[in-house]
Amino acid sequence: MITVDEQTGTVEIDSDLRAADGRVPGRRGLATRQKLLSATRELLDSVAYRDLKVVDIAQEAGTSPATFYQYFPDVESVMLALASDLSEAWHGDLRKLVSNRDWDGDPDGSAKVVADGMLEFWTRHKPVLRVLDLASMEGDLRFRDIRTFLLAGATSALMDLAAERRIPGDPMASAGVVVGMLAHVANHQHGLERWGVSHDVLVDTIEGIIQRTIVGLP
Amino acid sequence: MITVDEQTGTVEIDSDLRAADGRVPGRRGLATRQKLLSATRELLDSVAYRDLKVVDIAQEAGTSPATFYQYFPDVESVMLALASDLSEAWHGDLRKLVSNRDWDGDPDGSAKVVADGMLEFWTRHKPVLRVLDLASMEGDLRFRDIRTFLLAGATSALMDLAAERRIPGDPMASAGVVVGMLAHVANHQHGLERWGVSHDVLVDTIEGIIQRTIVGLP
DNA sequence: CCCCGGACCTGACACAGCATCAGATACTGG
DNA sequence: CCAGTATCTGATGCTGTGTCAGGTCCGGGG
Repeated sequence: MITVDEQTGTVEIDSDLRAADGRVPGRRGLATRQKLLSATRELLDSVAYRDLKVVDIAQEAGTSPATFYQYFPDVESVMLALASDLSEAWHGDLRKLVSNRDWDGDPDGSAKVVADGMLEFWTRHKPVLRVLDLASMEGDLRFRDIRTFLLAGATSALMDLAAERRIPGDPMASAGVVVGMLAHVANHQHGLERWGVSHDVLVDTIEGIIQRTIVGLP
Repeated sequence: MITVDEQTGTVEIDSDLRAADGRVPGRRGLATRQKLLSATRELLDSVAYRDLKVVDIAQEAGTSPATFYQYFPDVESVMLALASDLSEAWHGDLRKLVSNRDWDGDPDGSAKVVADGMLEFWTRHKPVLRVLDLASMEGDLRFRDIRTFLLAGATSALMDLAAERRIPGDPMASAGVVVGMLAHVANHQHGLERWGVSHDVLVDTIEGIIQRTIVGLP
């Protein structure tokens, strides 16, 4: 669980899990919890979030609904855990995807790697990320904070880059819009492909926008 | 209901509504149907899509669940109708937002009007649009077609513009990415505002991206 | 080895929301 | 005013939710 302190901006990670009855789960308990998480992720590939039922998750995990409630109060909480895990696991990598690049020597290549990497990340974790997005849009602060944390690394790295390079306009806004664009494009790739836009052309287009918005023209 | 013929690309609009028992609804029937649609839109402002129940919609509309099922088979179908209505109502206006502009005389102003107009549109209809987006991402073809139709006007207008102005890169990809960016930014405006990006700065940033991606630098 | 206590699981149950239908009610044209 | 049709809803069976008491599993001490 990730908690963000509104005042200080501190991000706290509370991994001190409890089962429904208050006890701390042991090895076996953690394993079933994990099975429930995996089952949920699995099901989300094929069933709409709205139709995701506790019964189905339990069955997919090879256990009973009652057991489900030992580890999560409802389906939404499983999503929260999945999103939170994803966020913790990738926050740093997404930052590095942007900052570990040679932006002066090879801006073209760097922009392309970022475009490709982000698309790849989003595509791989699409089922969880689209729920994270929906819940954020719906105003759920827990999901919104997780989303912010996930993107904070990449966004601030892009912001620093834009600021460094004295790009006209607000660096934060530019970085935020670019990250959002990447997220959106990844989610709706199929739609664009239907209009005859191939993956490669898409990456090139995004690369260009990153170039002009963050890096600046040569 | 909007149907898209995969072969010809034709879009057919079937407004020949039927109640559950097959009869064609009269004035009063259409009014209750409309009340159900409005109630759903209303509720969606405050409750998550996942938690939207038939009982609540019926109550909000001042009628009974049984009546609900006279007009819609389930909640998803109400969303389909709402999205479809929105799409029909705005498809043309969104196109005009882009094409009825003086891109040669006042590219700055035009880009700003487009950025502002799109943001305004998305913000006003956010509850319906975010469900439309989710369902599209989840692969539901009915929603995907509606989304495509809604954006087709604006996208193709932007594409024509990019092609006309001989912008390097694929015009379709550029237009698609720009429209996607607008949608995403509108949906996550709150998040950006939380990072200290005001509405005006956001519009300026988007304006810049439209300029550089579609219109070309002077 | 076995057996005991805590960790873990589940069958049973009460209740909420879904979906259907037969019958009641409300319009409308004549 | 009445007949006939359009519209609405109470009653009902069914699916999924959430809780609890009691059963099963397992590792460590005797």
